[in-house]
Amino acid sequence: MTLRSKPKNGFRNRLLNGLPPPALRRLRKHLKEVTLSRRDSLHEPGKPFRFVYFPETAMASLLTVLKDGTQTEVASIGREGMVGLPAFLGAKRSARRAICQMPGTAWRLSAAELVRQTHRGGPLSDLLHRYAQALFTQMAQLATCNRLHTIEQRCCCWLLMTHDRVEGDEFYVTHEFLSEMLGARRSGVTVIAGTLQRAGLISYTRGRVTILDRRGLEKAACECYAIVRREFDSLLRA
Amino acid sequence: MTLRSKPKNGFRNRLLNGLPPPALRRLRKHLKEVTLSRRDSLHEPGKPFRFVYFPETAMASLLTVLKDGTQTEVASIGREGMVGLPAFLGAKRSARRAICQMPGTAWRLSAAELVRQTHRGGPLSDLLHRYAQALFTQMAQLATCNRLHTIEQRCCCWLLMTHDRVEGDEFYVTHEFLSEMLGARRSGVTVIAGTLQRAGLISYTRGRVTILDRRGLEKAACECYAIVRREFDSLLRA
DNA sequence: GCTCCTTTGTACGCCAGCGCACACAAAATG
DNA sequence: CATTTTGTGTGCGCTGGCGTACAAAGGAGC
Repeated sequence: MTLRSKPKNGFRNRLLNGLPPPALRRLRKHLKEVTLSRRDSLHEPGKPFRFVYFPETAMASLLTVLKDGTQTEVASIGREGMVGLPAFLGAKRSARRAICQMPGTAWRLSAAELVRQTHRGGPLSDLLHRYAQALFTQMAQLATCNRLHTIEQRCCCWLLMTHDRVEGDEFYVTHEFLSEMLGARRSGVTVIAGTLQRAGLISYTRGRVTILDRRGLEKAACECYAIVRREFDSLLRA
Repeated sequence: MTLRSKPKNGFRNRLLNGLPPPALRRLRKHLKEVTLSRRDSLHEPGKPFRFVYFPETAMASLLTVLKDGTQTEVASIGREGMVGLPAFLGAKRSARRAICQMPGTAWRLSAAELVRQTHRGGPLSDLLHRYAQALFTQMAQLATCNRLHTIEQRCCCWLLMTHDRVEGDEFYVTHEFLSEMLGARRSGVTVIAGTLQRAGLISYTRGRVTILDRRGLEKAACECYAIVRREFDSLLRA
C-alpha cells in the first residue's frame, strides 16, 4: 500500500508516468526540472498562473488565505498530482496559494503550453480530469473532517498523507508549521505529538518526524484518510 | 448583485444558458425536464452515475457521508451549476451523495451523453471546466470555514448562498436540516436563528425563512461567502 | 565554551459548541 | 376534536481546543 510506483518513463510523477509515449514526447521538451525549497511560493491568490508543477520528490500544499493572514491547508499535492489544476480548467489567476511543503524536485511546465496541449482533449487531459476528481474528494473530505474530527485524528491523517508522498519514513516539519496547516494552535500540536510518541506511533524531535507504526497511525486517524486514499488509488490506477 | 440572469435560450440554468446555439441544439434533444422533491437522492456514494442535472429552480447539496451515517454539506448547487461534475471528469461512480435541497425543476441528461458531447472539448466542456474551478473554490473555502469560523458566521453564509439560488426572499428549511448541513447541533441552530431574528436580519418560523436584511446578513457572515461569490461571478460571467 | 535563536514542553483560565433532556406549540392525521 | 408528528425553545453540565505566557532544551555560529 503505497503511492510510489516504478518509473516507466523515467518520471516519478504519476501523471507524467501515466502518459502514453507519443503524448509524453509532445510534452517533454516543454518540461523543465526545477528544485523547490521549503516554503517556496508556487502560486499566489489573485496572481496569474505562469507555470504548473508536476512534483517528483517535492511536495506542495494548497492554502486558503484569509484577510487576517491566517492560512490553512485545503489539499496537499505530491507525485500523484499537479500543482495548478485551475490553469488547466481555464482559470487565468490562482484563487489560492500554493507553496512547497517538502523540498525536492518537480517538472515545471508553462501554463500556456498546458492549455495548448489539452485544449482538444487527449490522454493528458483525461489524466488531469481524473486527477481533478481525486482532488475534489480530497477537499470534500477535508471540509467534513475539519468540521467533525479532533485535532489528533486530523494530525494522524496529515502525517499519513505526507508519509505517502515522501521517500522513506522520515521527514521534516515543525509543530509550528503543522499547526498552521491544520488550522490549530502550535501548543495543541505539541501535546498531540507527545501523545503519539508515547503511544509509540512516531518519534518527533525538533522537526524530525519518523513514522514508527503506520498501522497504529491509521487506527488513530479518522476514516477520512482511508476514503481519500482509496479514491486516489482507484482513479489513478489506470 | 444576484446570480439570476435573464434567460437567453429559455434556460434559467446558467451553464445551459451560456451555451452558443449550435452546441445547445446538439444537447437539447437529450435534455429532459424533471421535477425534484426535497430530499430526493440524485447520486449515492459508490453508485454509478446515470444522470447529471442542471437545476432550474431546484437546488441541490453535495454531502459527504461518514460510516456512522453523519452527513455534512460540502457544496451546494443551484442554477449556476450542474450536479454530477465528476461524471464529466471521467468518474464512473459517485464519491459523494447529492440530494435535492429545495424542490423545483432541473434538466436531466444521461451521464453517457454528457461524456460523448464533451469528449473532444467544445463550449460545454469549457463551461464545465470553469464551473469545476468555481466548485473547487467553494469547497476549499468551506474546508477553511469549517475549521475557523463560528456556527453563526457559517449559518449566515449558508443562508446567503441559498438566497442567491432561490426565487424571492423566502424559502423552507428546518433547523434540523440546516444543522445537519452545517454539521452542528439542532439546538445550536435554534439559538442562532433566535439571535438573527432578534437582530432583524431574518424571520424564521417552522421552517419558513425570510431574508429581511441581506446587507446585515452579509456583515454577520464571514468573508468566505464573499470570496466564493466573487469567484463564481468572475468565472461564470462569460 | 558561550550566545542566540529556533523549537518544544507545559500550564492556566476561558468559552463555543457538544450531548442530552425536556417542555411546548403548531401542523398534520385520523 | 383528539392524537400524533414535526418543529422550536431552553437549560445544564462537560470538554476540546483556544489565547496566552513562560521556561527549558537542542542546534548553529562565534
